[in-house]
Order: sequence, then C-alpha cells, then structure tokens
Amino acid sequence: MPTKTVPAKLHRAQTRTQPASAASGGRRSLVDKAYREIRQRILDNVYPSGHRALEQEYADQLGLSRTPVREALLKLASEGLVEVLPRHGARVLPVSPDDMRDIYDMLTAIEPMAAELVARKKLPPADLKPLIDASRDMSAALKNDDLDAWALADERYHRLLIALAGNRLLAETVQGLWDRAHRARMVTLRLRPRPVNSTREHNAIVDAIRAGDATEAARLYRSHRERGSKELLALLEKARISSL
Amino acid sequence: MPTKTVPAKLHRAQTRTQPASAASGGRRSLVDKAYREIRQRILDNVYPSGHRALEQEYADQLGLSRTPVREALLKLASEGLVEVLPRHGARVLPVSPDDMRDIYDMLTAIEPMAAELVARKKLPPADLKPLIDASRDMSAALKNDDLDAWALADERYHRLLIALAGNRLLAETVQGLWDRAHRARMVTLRLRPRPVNSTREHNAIVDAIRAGDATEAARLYRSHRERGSKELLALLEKARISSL
DNA sequence: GCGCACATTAACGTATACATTAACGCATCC
DNA sequence: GGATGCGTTAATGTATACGTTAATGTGCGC
Repeated sequence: MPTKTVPAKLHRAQTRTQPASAASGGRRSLVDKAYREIRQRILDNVYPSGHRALEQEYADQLGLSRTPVREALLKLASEGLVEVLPRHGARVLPVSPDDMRDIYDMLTAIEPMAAELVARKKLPPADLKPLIDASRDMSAALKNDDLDAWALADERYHRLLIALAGNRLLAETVQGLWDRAHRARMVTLRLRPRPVNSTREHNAIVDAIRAGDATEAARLYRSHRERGSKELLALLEKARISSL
Repeated sequence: MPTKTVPAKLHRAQTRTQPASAASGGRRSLVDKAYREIRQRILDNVYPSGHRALEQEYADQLGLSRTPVREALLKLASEGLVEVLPRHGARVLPVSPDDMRDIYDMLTAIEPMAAELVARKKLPPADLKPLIDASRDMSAALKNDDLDAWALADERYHRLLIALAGNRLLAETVQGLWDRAHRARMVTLRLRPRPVNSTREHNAIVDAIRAGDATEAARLYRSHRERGSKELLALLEKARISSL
C-alpha cells in the first residue's frame, strides 16, 4: 500500500459515562443511543472527517425517526464534533491544524490547573495509585510496541487525573477537547517517534502531586502538554495534513 | 464525482453576537427565539434560581409548541443554566458556592491563557484601544456610583480581551462560564466594597500585552482573577448564601 | 448558448399525535 | 398505623404530519 491513509478503524475510544440509568441494562433513550452511536462512529472514523448525511439518512441507518437523531446531532454539534448545515445535513467537522492549536492551547491552560487542584488536596497515596498504574501500563505497552494500548493508558492517566481534581465542569470540558482531538492523536500516533518521555513526565507529575507541590505539579503538566502539543503540530505540518 | 458546493456559512447561534442578519429583522428560528428568551429571563432573574416549569408551560409562556422549546432547553442544559428533570420539567440550576469555586477555577486557568495569547500576537496598539476604553468606562461608572454600568464595562473588557485571543473555543467556553456566574456576580456587586482595584489591574494587563510580555500578562490576569474569585467566595460565605 | 422568471422539489423547522412509563392516589392487607 | 399492590394520570420521548423555503430544474426570450 503505497499511500499512507488513515486507518479505517481508529482504536475504540472509551465511551463517556452517561447520566443515570446506564447501569440498568439497555434501557437508554433513543436520543442517547443515537448520540453514542454517531459519536462512536466519528471517533472510530466510520464516519470520517467531512462525512455528510441528511438527518433522515442518519435516522435510517440507526433505524430511528428523525426526532431523536436530530437531538443527538444538535448535541454533537454543541460539542464540536459535527456541524449542522441546514438543508445539507450534518457533517463531521474536519479538524485543521489551527483547530488543533486552539484545542491544545485550551488543554495547556486547563490541565495544569487540574494537577494543581489535585496537589492541593493532599490526597492519600492510595488515591494516586490508579495514576501510577496507568503510567506503568504505558511503559508496558511501549515495551510491547502496542501503540493502541499505549494511547489507551495515556488517555486513562489523563482522565484519572482530571477526575481527581473534583471539578465536574473541568472534567467535562477536557473530555470534550480530547474528543475533538482524538482522530488527530490516533493518526499522529504512528507518525511520531516512540513516546518514550511521557511515562517519565507522568511519574514526575504524580511525584509533585504526592509531595503536595501544586505549583510544581502545574508547571510539569504544562511543560508536558506544551511538548506534546508542539510535537503533534509539527507532525501535522510536516505531513502536510491540512485537516483530519 | 462533482462536488456540491456547500455554503460555508457558520450558523452557530452565537449568543450575543447576532451577525449580519440583523438587517433581516426577526428572521431567527423559533428554537433560537426560545433559547434567547429563556436564557435572558434566567440571567435577569425573571426565572430565578430553582424556578421549575414543564416543557408545555415554557411553550405556553412563549406562544410556541413544545418542539422548539424542548430543543432550547436542551441547549441551555448543555450550557449548565438549567437542568432537565424527566417528568418534572426543567429547572433553573441554582449555583452554590462550590459551583462558583469550580467556575472560577476554570476561569483562573483559561483567562490568563487568553491574555498570554493576545500578548504573543504583538497586536498594533489600535487593536487594544477598545480594552482601554472599557477600562476607562469602568472608572467613569465607579465615579458615578453606577454599579450596573461598571459591571457592564467590566464584562465588556473581559469579553474583548477573550475575543482578541483568536481562539473561538476559548471564547465560547469563557462566555459560558460567565453566564453561569452572572447572577452571583450581580448579587455580590452590591455586597462588596467598591471595586476600586480592578481598573488599575486591567490597565496593568493591557500594558503587559502592549509590551508583548506574555508571561507577565498571564501572571497579572491570574492574580486579578484569583483576587476577584477569593473576594466573591468570601462574600458568599459571609452572607451565608448557600445558592443563587 | 445565456440569463432570468417561474414551477418544482426536497429538507428542514415546527406542530401535533401517539406510546410509554414514572408518579401518585387509593384501597387493601398485615 | 404503615406498607403494599394496582389503576389512573400526566409528562415525556418518539413518531409522524405539515408548511416553509432554499435549491434546483425548466422554458422562454434573446
């Protein structure tokens, strides 16, 4: 295969926890079903960037009427994953390098704050164990050359840390940003050198948190994020990827 | 395959900035009408914190059917202004001091980043003039003991600065946070001592931006935000306000 | 061929109809 | 008295119907 193309199936992104009745089996609303399904198809590149379809077409594909599909699309639009073009359907929003810069600027602002908040809480070490586990899984995945597993563990690490900050608003915002950047991360994952520094940086952040040094935790997280951001943007530039 | 031309209009229903179509009068959709109207009533305390009504009741009050009202309520829910309680209508979300802390932690993370981005752009001084004007209006309002005018100018200053950062995502996020905090700000406005420091701090931030000193701009904005945040939270505590 | 008025189409935005089910009252049972 | 089961009610979630209007096609004058 001479041309490098986006893998048809990017790794399955973890589905966000939805309110309430998720535990009670498959009793979710059709809006929720449509939302999850379409979101997953976007993240998995089943609906690739730029994919466009009418409300009725999405409805047909999911075996639903327009109403719940429409609500789901509006929600996805509010999260920046699709764009509703009246009379032209809804299309999966491409993510340009400029968009990625915006997203990473936001993450660079918010995630260090999360680390800072966690550090200030002086949590018992046991609460930080999942973070350390995630870091260890990243190392292990790297050793096995399993980049998908690495990406999953990386995402888990960041999600755990965000959750520990105890600010729901922050967690939701960051998750939305990660969603938007998901496809680009998955693509660059295989274009970049092996991410050997991340584990060390992650551990350093945990150490600062454990020491209760909020300023240092924030500083480390910020430089971690800035380095990642710079690398990713450089890759997109180098590969002349104008949108994903 | 001939590509269909898709009008590249961005139809994001921007809350405050209703562009261009102002000329065409009231051509907005009913969803948008419902959204704006309900949002305004919440911000103006016409629907006070905790106010609850059924979808049909909102629809009756606005003279619309349930469909556009429902979509508007879902949007407001996604912005954190209301909460949809199945079978119990939608209620205006109270904002607790904890919520305010979360909101201000987010603002403390994001707004300094905005100042940083603006400073890095090395804009021509003319572009910063509106900021300075807003600052001046704040001073004037304070001299006239017109706290409402002061609050408006303060909001204008922050909105302008956010806009100059050139990151739409950031601007929308911050605006959403300001919306959530709006009522609390309005209440504390009259409980607190006259905000005499803000103007000086605002001007210092502009100076740092003009000097292209991104780090200093961010630092100043952060301490400005932290001071404001601390004052506001202390006031809520002191007044034993458990929710707004 | 070209441009324009007008008819046609199709997708959406909105209204309405309908099915589902949580919430409530009430009678019954212990 | 209090708990429990059951029928009723009502609000929602979803489907469908309908009017509007942007987009497209058509015919005509030139």
